Amino acid sequence: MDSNKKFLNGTLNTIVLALLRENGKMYGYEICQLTKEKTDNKILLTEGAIYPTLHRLEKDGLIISSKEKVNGRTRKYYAINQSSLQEVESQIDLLSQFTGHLRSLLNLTT
Amino acid sequence: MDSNKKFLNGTLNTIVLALLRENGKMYGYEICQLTKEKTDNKILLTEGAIYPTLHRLEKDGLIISSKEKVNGRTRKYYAINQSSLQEVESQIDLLSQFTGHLRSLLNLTT
DNA sequence: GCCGAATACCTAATTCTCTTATGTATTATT
DNA sequence: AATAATACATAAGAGAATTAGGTATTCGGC
Repeated sequence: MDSNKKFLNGTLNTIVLALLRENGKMYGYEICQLTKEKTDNKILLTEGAIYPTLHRLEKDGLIISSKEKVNGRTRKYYAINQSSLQEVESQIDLLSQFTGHLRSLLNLTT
Repeated sequence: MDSNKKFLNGTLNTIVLALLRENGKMYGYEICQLTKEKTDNKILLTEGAIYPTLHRLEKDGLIISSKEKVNGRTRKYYAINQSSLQEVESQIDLLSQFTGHLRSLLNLTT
């Protein structure tokens, strides 16, 4: 059914980077919701995956966090670390190439 | 560089199934070589990954093996288990959908 | 006013796949 | 004769996601 889960491994890092680059800044919960909506419930990011990923990317210096209180709830926003922008672009490009190669290797058209 | 490695996780199963479905029967080493050629050295399958994968798929009943001696070397050919064909098609279809969703989510065009 | 759903964060134990490193054996190339 | 290529295999370790749990606030229905 929603077994897209098993394909996610390895790509989550780059999904997050790509969404942040496109949307400026986002918080964890928002990333999950947006992904869910944009893929028609097909790619479901779990909180147990997204938060460790965000922490990892921040530790690696690729993104930067800032807390904001909105409607009494604390949101932790993340944005691309501009000094790592090149590295980020490069990683996104690699994923793009990978999916391209994969689709041609497997003659996928969908 | 060839960091496509980190994207492979989870998709290897399905890559193997798709190649076997398309090519009738193949052996492990051949799958590695073909993948390397078809992706211009971008997707490199290692033997430590491919052989356990083939064993797993056979254990799960999705593929069937048969040994052949060619030029003094033993090849272990694998082919899709026809009674599992539907399951195999379904898995390939899922990967196809996943990469499609991924590319649209990330606005990938390459 | 209460209660469940939604929002929003977090972490730990376990599972699973891949990497890295080895090992064996035969044939082709230089 | 030595090295590369072919062809299989497995084991230890790393790393990421799943599963499952926890906290806390706000919104919506009744």
